[in-house]
Amino acid sequence: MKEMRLELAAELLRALSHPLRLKILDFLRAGERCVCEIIPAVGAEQSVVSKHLSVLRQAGILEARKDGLRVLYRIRDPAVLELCDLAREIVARRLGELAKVAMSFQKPPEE
Amino acid sequence: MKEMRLELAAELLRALSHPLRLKILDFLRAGERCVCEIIPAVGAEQSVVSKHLSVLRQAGILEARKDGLRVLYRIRDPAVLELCDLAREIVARRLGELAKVAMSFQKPPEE
DNA sequence: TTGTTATATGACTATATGCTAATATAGTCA
DNA sequence: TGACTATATTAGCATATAGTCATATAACAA
Repeated sequence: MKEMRLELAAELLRALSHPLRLKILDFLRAGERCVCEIIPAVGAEQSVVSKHLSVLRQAGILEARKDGLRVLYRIRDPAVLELCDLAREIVARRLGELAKVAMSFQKPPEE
Repeated sequence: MKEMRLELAAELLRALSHPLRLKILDFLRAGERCVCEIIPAVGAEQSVVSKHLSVLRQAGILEARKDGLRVLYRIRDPAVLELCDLAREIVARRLGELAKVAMSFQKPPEE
């Protein structure tokens, strides 16, 4: 059903809608990384990172693999990175427009 | 700052992460529409639709314009539609893979 | 076995979300 | 003005989320 697809798409977006999770995904852009690398890279508490990784894994965005004591995570579908990038482009463009408006107040257009 | 951008991107994604909101955006794909058209199109309570519209407006995704008694909404940046479409492609691909796996259980590959 | 390290999980608290039902606002018409 | 219509807002409730801190698990080493 179509409703089902919308639900799933919404869940995917929900899983992506946290700055730390976006940061984690950005770090994993370069490939598989272990939790002990992710923690310093994103600068958050171990339990916090672990929980966000679990959210991303349950959403099917990340895949985990054990290697001895470590756990390595990787992005399952690179298209989610496109999605993140698109979100960032949108807000960047928005900020650009905002800056233009702000400038026009600073130095009003002569006319 | 970069942190700020991540926050904003996360907020954007958060605003998109609800099936009804995705449905509203899909309906607005065709252009500006009034609330009285959106309500039957998405099949939800008036107050519910109004609240979701308010979420989308506050997130800067929609813009509202009054016309007499009616309020017309439109999508500010069409790129958000690309974003929604990408999310749906991702889940569609995922469902496709799942179906393949399910099939392989039904009729295991001879080998 | 004991100790140590890496990661995950659980209890708790605070805050946010979403729904329903009722009410408020604002524009229009008679 | 008063009645009517379209939309927004509010209150109340249930549930979800995110953070902190403590503890559990699992793999390894001695």
